[in-house]
Amino acid sequence: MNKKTRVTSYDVAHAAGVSQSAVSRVYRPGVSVSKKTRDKVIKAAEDLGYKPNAIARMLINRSTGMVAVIISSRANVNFPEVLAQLNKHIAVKNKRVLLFTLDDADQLEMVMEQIFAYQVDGVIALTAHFEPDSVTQFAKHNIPVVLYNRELPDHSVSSVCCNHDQGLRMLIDILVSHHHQHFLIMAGPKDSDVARARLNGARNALLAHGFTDTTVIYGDYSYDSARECLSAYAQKNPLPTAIICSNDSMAIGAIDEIRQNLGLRVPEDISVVGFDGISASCWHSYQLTTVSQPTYFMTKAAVETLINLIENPEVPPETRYWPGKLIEGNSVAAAPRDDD
Amino acid sequence: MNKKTRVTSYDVAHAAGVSQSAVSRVYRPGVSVSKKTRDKVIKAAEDLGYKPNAIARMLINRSTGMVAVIISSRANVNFPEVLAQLNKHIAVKNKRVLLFTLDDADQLEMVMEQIFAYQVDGVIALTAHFEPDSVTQFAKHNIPVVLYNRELPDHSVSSVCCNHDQGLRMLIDILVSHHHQHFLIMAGPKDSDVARARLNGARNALLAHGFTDTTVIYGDYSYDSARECLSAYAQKNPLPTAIICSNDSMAIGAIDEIRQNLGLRVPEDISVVGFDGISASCWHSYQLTTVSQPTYFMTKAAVETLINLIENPEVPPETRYWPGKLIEGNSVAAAPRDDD
DNA sequence: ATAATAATTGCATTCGAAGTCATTTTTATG
DNA sequence: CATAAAAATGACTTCGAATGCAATTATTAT
Repeated sequence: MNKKTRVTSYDVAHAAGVSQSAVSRVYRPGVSVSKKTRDKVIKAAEDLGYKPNAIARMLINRSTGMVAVIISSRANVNFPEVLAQLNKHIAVKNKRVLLFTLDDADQLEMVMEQIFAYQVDGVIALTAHFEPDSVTQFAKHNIPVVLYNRELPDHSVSSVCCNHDQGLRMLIDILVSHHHQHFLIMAGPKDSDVARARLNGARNALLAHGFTDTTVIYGDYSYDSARECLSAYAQKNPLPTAIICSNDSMAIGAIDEIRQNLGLRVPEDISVVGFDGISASCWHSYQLTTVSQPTYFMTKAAVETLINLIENPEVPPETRYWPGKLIEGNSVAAAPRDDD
Repeated sequence: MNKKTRVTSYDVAHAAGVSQSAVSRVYRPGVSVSKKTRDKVIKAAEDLGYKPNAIARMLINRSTGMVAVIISSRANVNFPEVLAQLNKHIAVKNKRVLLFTLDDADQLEMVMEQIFAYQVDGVIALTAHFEPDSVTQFAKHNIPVVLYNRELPDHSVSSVCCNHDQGLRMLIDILVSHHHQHFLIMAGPKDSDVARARLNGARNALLAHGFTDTTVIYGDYSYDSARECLSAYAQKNPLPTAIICSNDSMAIGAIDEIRQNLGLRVPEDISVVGFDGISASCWHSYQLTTVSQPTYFMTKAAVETLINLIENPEVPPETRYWPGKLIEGNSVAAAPRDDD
């Protein structure tokens, strides 16, 4: 129990009267050890409080059992759930999460240094700041990478994404079926891939119905930004009958701004849709019509794709899309009678 | 760049025409190396793409630079923020977070095994499932531990806590100054320490004003649970004029239930207070009167306490309380005229 | 120029577990 | 009971960086 003396396999070997190899073998599954020595070793190990040192094991095995998870610190709001679920799926695969947060793109270089130094088995990235160049670097070091809700143009890295296009198509179909004709898109930050994907999804879906030029305003995914940018927009422009928000937080902000400062009703005067299916979206005051991401399946898929890549490095990069699930709340109604 | 050949210090040494020791010294700060060899080594290292192997370094240094963070998966809602901030403060101290989530108490044993195996430098625990026995085990392995928003009865482990008593006193003072006399406490899950601390804080604060027996109902910290337990309570009991909720999510649930199903107004008919200061608490539909935890300072304190403990193991356990900050929203009004 | 001192450098060892290989013990078979 | 086959065991080496120590080189003072 002394400060400096960790109990090692040698100590146990000595106490049990066997060799260090024997001790090691007891702790490796599927290796032949006689019951007699196994018992002796287990006994000695328990007496001394021996725990195999994973660090030493890593060194010889060349595998750390650690997966780096990179998240943007100002990420989308449903990230806690995503992180918790990723962690759970990773734990099931008998690996651990080494966590990295990224405030801005500048830190990526430093984080990558760390990741290389720690010799992680693989990387799951939930961050906007991830360039094709980063991919090359990870590839050079033979570290498998899976992107979450982010795909590279050339699909050179495995990705697991929510099908934003399909989700927005469902939302916009609903709006159109309610006779809406005047839309406003409230997009997320310009440097976010998810935001861009959703913006494109919205545009394409509108285009499919013949609406060619819809106005876009940009928030930063937050409630406050939604209120501010909608307020600024409303001061100089006629209001739409439907607002398509890139996430639920902004949709909720928009609803509050409409009700409190624009003096209108949701959904009677203006319909609002969001994206994500965060828990607040179904609170009584909002009852948002939105699309929820199948987080459970997506995180599971991300982990499984990564593990597969770790075990079979030759597997080519794969992009997996998961459909969102439409949640019909009470934030969409028939477009008010048009006066033009 | 071959699969099996990682670039090691020996490779660099060979390429630079120096010894492995020299290479090692270049990457250790504060060791004397001549500019000439340093340049040669740096050049060779860059050519080969050498990155020092942290695992090997850990083995000899007996320090992994990793801090285990244990969180309950069904934790309080402000945990993402706490986790992100903890991670940031830990990164500043040049350490990394190894993440563990706990679904229930049964998993603690397994998680502890992992923590010991990975030889982390310290542990920050944000979880209910942490018994005095666990403390003993960590102590036996000389692993410093800091609890976050949890204190042991005997204060044998360092803790950083929000001062729940003080926070609830402020909230209840406000309610009392608005002439409220009929209270209902909506507590969190019985197995949560934070919930228990807040319940006690509320009881004591009420006691200080002479209110001896206030009814308590129990939710599980979630919006839905608040609605359910309030609804059940309202069916058989007269309603209070003020509800003291153990967290903001439940307070919001209570408000929605009061407005939607009990047909009453907040704050005119019933006042509601929460605790935490989550972002939704200041949304227009709720404008909750609540107490926010000084997350920034608390996480910083937790990390600093831990680092101090790592560097000076003889430092005795310390409990640090941080005062919450009162946020006066619009969910408290004067008690309606009493008819009894 | 020479001695005295300081700064570099390389050799060899260490950290702790795992695996190879040769040797010994056990078990099965004729 | 002898022998072949199988199982168990220990000595030794490996993983990759860090460091004490001794040897070497560079610097400074005289």
